[in-house]
Amino acid sequence: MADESKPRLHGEMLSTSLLAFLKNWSAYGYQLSQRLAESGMPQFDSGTVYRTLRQLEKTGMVSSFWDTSASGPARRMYSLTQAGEIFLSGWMETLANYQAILQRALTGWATVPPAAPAHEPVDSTL
Amino acid sequence: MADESKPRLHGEMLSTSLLAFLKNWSAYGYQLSQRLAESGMPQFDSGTVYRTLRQLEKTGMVSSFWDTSASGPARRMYSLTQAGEIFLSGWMETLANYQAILQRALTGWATVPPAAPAHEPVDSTL
DNA sequence: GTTCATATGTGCATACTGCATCTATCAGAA
DNA sequence: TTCTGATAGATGCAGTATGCACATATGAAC
Repeated sequence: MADESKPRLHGEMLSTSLLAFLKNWSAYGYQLSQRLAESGMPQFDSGTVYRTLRQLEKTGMVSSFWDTSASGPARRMYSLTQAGEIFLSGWMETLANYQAILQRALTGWATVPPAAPAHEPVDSTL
Repeated sequence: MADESKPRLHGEMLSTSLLAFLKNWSAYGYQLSQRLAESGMPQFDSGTVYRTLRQLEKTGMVSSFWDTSASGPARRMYSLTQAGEIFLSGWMETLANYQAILQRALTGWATVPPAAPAHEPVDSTL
């Protein structure tokens, strides 16, 4: 919470967006970075994007190779792995659950909330 | 990404959940911590919950006072401030936008994505 | 040969977080 | 009375994450 007035999304949003982009689209960091900027999400630093991609590779969510086929600087092409796909679908569940909790809290019970939770936790992590 | 196999949600999810819980429900940390545990979200460390609440207070999203009226240890009672409410509604927009982007990426365009973003970024930060 | 867009990265200072641990109050059991 | 357990809040530490600034390199256009 360095600055309370400027947008800043946390890593999970960045990494899951990257994974989602890679679902039907092998791409390299620069493309993904641009895609993020166009997507209507608050900006991420491109250095953070590159580091996050390397991190995702380290944890097996994506794989990459150096692409020197095109002209210009070499690109590191990323693809989603099966582990990445599995993680991503788990994340979508977690997200839906999270959103449901927020909705329930905002519109629901007047003062003291009811007891039973609606969903089980989803085991999903970066 | 300390451990890739265990659940761990980032701070924005924690802080926004806390804010949402406080929307119609003034509560203290211990209650909120329990509420989180019952909510079906992956567990947060209670120390992190307490620290996050203090942080939210520092940024003006919640206010608190020591409640010594009940028996037992004193409690720090938290309430949502107007700034917190405003932030929260902004966050809901950001969240919807984020989810839309994921959905579009997962179900959408075959290889190369279209150009126009669907939403403007929402200025929302913790 | 200088400049610009492309493409990827690192160093630093700061911030966040899980784990372990600490303090303290009070109820009820032994 | 003392002991235990639930309640209530907090901190120190080590590891990790992140924004900012900056570095490096290729190739096209001028």
